[in-house]
Amino acid sequence: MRIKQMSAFDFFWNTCYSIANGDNPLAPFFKGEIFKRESFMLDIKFIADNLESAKSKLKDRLKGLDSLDKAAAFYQEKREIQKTADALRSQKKNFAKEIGMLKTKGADASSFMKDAEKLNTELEKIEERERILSLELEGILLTLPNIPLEDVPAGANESFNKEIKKWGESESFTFQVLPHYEIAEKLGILDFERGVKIAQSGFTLYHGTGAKLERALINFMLDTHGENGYQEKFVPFLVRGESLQGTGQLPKFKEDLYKIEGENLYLNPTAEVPLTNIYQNEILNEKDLPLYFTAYAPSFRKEAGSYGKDTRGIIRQHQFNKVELVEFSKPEDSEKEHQSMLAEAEKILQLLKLPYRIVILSTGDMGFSAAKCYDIEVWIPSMKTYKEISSVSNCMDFQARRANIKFRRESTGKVEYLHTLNGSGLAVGRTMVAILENYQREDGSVVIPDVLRKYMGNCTCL
RNA sequence: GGAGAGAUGCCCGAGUGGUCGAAGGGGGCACCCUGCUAAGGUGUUAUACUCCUAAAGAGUAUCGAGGGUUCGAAUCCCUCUCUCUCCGCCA
Repeated sequence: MRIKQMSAFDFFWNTCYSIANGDNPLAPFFKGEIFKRESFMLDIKFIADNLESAKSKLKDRLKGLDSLDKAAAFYQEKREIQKTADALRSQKKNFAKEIGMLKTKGADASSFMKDAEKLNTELEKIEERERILSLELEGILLTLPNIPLEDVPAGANESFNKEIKKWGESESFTFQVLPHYEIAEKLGILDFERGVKIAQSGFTLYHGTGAKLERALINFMLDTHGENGYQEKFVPFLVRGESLQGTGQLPKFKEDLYKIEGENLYLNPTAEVPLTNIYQNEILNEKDLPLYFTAYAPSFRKEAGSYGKDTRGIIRQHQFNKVELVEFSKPEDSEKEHQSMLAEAEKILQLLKLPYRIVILSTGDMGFSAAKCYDIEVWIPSMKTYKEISSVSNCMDFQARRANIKFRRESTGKVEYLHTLNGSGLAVGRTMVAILENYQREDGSVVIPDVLRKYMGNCTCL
């Protein structure tokens, strides 16, 4: 069901509010694009009513907690202002009606018109303040990360993450294991030099069976999720700013995004963005929930700030393939659904027989939009460590608020924000790394996992 | 890229300065009528914010968006965005 195209659908907040740039009191909040949206991100009512608890919940996720105080203060003032402004507007309407009636009768309305003018000058001042308060408030709220769920381990960084599960045995190799990039170069399937020549470092050219393996993995993942009830989608790879704001990448993480010059379009950093924004500004029927979607999309990230990390090989690339899982669920089901989405992502690794573990991320290590997040980490023999291959998040109503996605509950007839979940199922490039390394043999060949063979023309090894 | 048309509520569609949150129709919902069905009748039918303990209710805003003119704008002016059609180009 398509609802009316809302303001939010179309425009730059900052062009709408053409306050002169120079002396704009809101300058601090206008560094990035902010798109107008009727609703707020975190529930400002909740923050205002539970200021101290909100602060303690966000303390590992936010540098300056005073932004919460500010937001609460702006909100209080905004409410006061709105009361006065509404009263004045009401009066203004009455004047106009009165004048209209008098004029149609041909009577004199000049004294009313004077009163109305006087009222207007007063109202203008108040409305200016009202507008500033809304902007300031929205500016802050857009930069606040989601509030973690109770059972998320508290802590400022990844050292507080907790391993909750281990699956599979890593093979005990009787020879010197090679890192994936050496295996791949020997096999002639990954070409780093030419990737750089064509594009830049962080982009890799795949040859022959390597290219085919990548495609096999994508098809295998999509088919598996499809069989398990996830509807397959094929999505636009360019997304508009509003969509990125909806899922939480904007306005805060602009520097990690590739933007099309002169356009309000970005290369999508994850298929979560197009998938979740399918229902941007819509109200769904309760009976349609939950909805399970899966899509393949290349993901583009500048990886600003991660220079020097994982520089060799294809662990960290500016362009990588990913099969994504996204779900829209009723609020009361999202925690349960989170578990099953995690299981869905695990299934891929189990079918590929790749050893992995699951960690629950601490409050400080979670992504911006997540209220709770599990990372699945696959065993990388050459690094003798587990490496993230999937991140499965419950965003609760955080993205739904930002993207304005609701459903109508049948029992009450009321609209509510729904919950969104997303997970990688899985990162394809890293899956390739895991296969190359875990399935490598002493002679430099690589065994193809059983489940992939039918996608590879029944080849058994690379 | 060139030319043109358009954007109104769940859908269609009227409305060119005055009591319009918006006629009319369709659809949905509720009730009535009918032996059942069909037909018919009556009513209802958005979202957000604020006030209110809650319910009920009230106020305000919203006719693509922003700005302007005016006592008063869906209606007039400016800017922007989006959609559609034709031509050109192109997988």
